[in-house]
Amino acid sequence: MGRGKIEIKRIENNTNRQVTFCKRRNGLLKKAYELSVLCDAEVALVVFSSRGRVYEYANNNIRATIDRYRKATSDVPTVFTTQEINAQFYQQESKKLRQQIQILQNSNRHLMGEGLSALNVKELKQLETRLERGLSRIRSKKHEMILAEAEYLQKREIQLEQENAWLKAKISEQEKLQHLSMMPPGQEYNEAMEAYFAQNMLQLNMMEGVPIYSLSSDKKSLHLG
Amino acid sequence: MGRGKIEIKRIENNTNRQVTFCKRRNGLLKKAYELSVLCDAEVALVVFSSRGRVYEYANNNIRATIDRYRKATSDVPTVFTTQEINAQFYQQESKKLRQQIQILQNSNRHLMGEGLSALNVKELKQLETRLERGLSRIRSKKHEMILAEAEYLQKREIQLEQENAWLKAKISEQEKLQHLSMMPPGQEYNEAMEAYFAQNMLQLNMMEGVPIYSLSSDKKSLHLG
DNA sequence: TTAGCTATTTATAATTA
DNA sequence: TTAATTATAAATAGCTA
Repeated sequence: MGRGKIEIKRIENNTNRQVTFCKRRNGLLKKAYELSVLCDAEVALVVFSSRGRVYEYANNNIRATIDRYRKATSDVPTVFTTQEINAQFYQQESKKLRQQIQILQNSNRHLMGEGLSALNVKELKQLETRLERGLSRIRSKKHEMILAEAEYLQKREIQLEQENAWLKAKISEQEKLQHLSMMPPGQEYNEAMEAYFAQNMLQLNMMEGVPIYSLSSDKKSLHLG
Repeated sequence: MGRGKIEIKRIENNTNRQVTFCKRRNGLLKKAYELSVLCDAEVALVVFSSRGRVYEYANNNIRATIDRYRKATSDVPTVFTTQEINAQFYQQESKKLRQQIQILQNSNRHLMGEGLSALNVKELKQLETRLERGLSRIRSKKHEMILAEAEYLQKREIQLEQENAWLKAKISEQEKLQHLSMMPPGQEYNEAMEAYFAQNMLQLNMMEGVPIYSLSSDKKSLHLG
């Protein structure tokens, strides 16, 4: 399976051997994994490269599998210790959990519209209905949140406007007082106001998905994406 | 690599799993062999079938390879027994797996439009997009399957009509022959035909989701749910 | 190097006998 | 059943960047 056919014998070119090792090692690990999942088999695989690096795959604990292999291939009948029973218990637990994960992952993939080949028309319809229901729930929730945000902003606006009015009143009062005593400080007031507005606009633009127009007049006019 | 694509998940059909195990096990052993020869690697492979049968491959002595593996990977001096290590491993594994299940369940619930309170508007939007994409994939798949079914039914209809015509011709021919020799057997023919049609309608009504009208004239006129 | 990219070969899923 | 036979998917050998 490649551009050309090769004989199964040691690849003499060093680089080539290295590259092929890497590719085929990955292929082998993948196939070991697939076998274990598809056929519910217990697999342990150990590979030493010619330079002595270790690579391994095991769907369960590799030592446990090796142990099982030892027992299976020795003709001495097995006596179980407490620890062994313990280990077996957790091993079974892990197995069950892994199966559950498989199921969940599948379900997830189906909900994302992947891996649908195994489903028939009826199942696809059920899936569709479920997704539609989910989608509508998500949309309601989103709208609800946006509305809540908008409501909050409305209140905040009113509050700020009032505060503003109050501050303006206070300042003009102060100005009056200052007019009576010294030079008018109007210039500074204007600069401060401009800086304040600039900052405000920046914050509003950063708000994700909330239209910044028409909040004050009518909630119903909001476009809720 | 086969007539169809398969998902990597436990094959539920028992026979199928058995057959696939046999094929893939051989494939895996072959690939292990090829890797060891081509790349001068030391390989040990142990496979337990779900029924507990052992299969193994090693280019060298498998126990020697396992021993080498033990030495290469044991940074912990062996204070613990293998079983203890196993128990510990699986305990940890269980914990991790349970966490993963939590995550998957969450994701699933979100996709079903449940447990959304923890999400913000942005996350809800992402979720919405994902669901929309999934939904459209599911719908295409469904439509594709329904179209295939319809196409099949069209062909089948034509085939049956032809068969029908042929049978009618044959029968009328027989009738002619019988007219010449004895009593006309028309009554029996009608009864047989009626029984046949009744059975056919039953089968058609049992077909889920496939409209049984307008198949012969124009595929595009189908209502695809 | 090392990581992609195809033209092929190989593996195998579905099907048939 | 199980063993062959395809049609198709997957792996990968030799390239290329």
